Amino acid sequence: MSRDFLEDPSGTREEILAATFDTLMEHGYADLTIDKIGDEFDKSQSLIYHHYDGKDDVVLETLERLLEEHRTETFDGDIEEPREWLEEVVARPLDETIDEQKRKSLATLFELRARAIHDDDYREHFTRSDEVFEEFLADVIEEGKEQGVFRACNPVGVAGMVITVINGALVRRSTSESDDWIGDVRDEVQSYLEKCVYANDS
Amino acid sequence: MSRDFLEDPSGTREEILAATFDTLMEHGYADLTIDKIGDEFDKSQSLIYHHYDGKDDVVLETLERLLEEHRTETFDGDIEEPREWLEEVVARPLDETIDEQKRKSLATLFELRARAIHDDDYREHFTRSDEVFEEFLADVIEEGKEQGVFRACNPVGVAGMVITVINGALVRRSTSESDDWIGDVRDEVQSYLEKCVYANDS
DNA sequence: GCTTTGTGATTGAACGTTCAATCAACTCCT
DNA sequence: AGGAGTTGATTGAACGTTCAATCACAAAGC
Repeated sequence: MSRDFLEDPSGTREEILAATFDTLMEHGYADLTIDKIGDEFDKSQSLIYHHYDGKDDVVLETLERLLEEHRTETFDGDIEEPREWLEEVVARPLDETIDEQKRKSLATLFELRARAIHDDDYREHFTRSDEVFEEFLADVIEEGKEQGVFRACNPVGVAGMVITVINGALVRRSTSESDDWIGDVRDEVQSYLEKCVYANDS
Repeated sequence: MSRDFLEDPSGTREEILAATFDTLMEHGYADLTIDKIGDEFDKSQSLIYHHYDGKDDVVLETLERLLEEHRTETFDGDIEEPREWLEEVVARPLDETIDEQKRKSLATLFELRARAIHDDDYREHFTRSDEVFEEFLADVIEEGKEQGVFRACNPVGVAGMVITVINGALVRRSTSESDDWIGDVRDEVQSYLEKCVYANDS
């Protein structure tokens, strides 16, 4: 029940997951091997098979734990200020000053997402992951409407739009050299929110 | 110089590229092997090494040709009706009735994009690919402003926003089971365009 | 308290397979 | 005759996975 099992793994099973994510960040899924995972933690590589079914089982389990952790961290408790909360959720993936470690881990998540195209287990995970995110986002927007800080809008639509923009930004940040576009897009998202979501438009 | 070298490859080199893309659509990059490419066209697998340097050389060359073809097809000639053109560009990735073949090929493109995280050659390609797209998009928006059909806005920002949304939609469509969100997001994009880009708001 | 039995964690070596890449030989065209 | 295109076989390395064998330790029996 540690707060961040990747940085402070407790027990062998969590050590394996942490080593897996580290290896993933460094080498990517295409070059992920059991040997490399084994190198990343201080026990034998073959021990992995004692605790998990195999390579994809380990990766999937890592994703599952990450989702669970993310869920409890950012979706915890009631949202009192919907507008500020939404503002922050959108700002994070569009922040140029994000630290390298966080940037890499987001890229890794996106890379694993590509697996969902041909692997049903991954597809199922990310389908659920999006649903969890979208539902919570829609709830926050609903709350904002009730508070009167958001105008009449389709909460599910706005939630979907926000997720889509975040996903798109993550893709480009992870796979493109340039960062020039980020500021402009952030402004544009701001315009969208002000004109289509927030109540008091200027 | 065929119009669509994937559907009608001329010569062995193009046959290899077409077979490569077919194999990618069927098996994905992670399970792409020279043998499988060889199975997909009617000559020997080892012939690939005669024409190309290796696996990634073939894939990169395929991407390059695809980009070139896409560029000449959709960015050809002047745009007379910027609004209709933009409308269509945005609608395509958000169209549920798209045929399976096209859907798969977009997913494949996105999957290859994930390679850009850890492979500089892919990264360079997609950086350029985005730039090409963004520049042309910005030009169209500039043209719309001059024609008076678009309002005062930042062309580069709008272009970036549109690309971001398209990328995000592609990601989710390729890696999620559900399609429910598409309609809602399409409406939301429409709202954005009407309130932030098109001149005559209702 | 001491021995026996049992259990889960851990290891290093090994197996079988897959893969990218090479190579010598053959064909066809000119 | 000679070069470009093509082939099937082959090689060596890498990989996922299995397995027999230890090790630490706790519970059970006496």
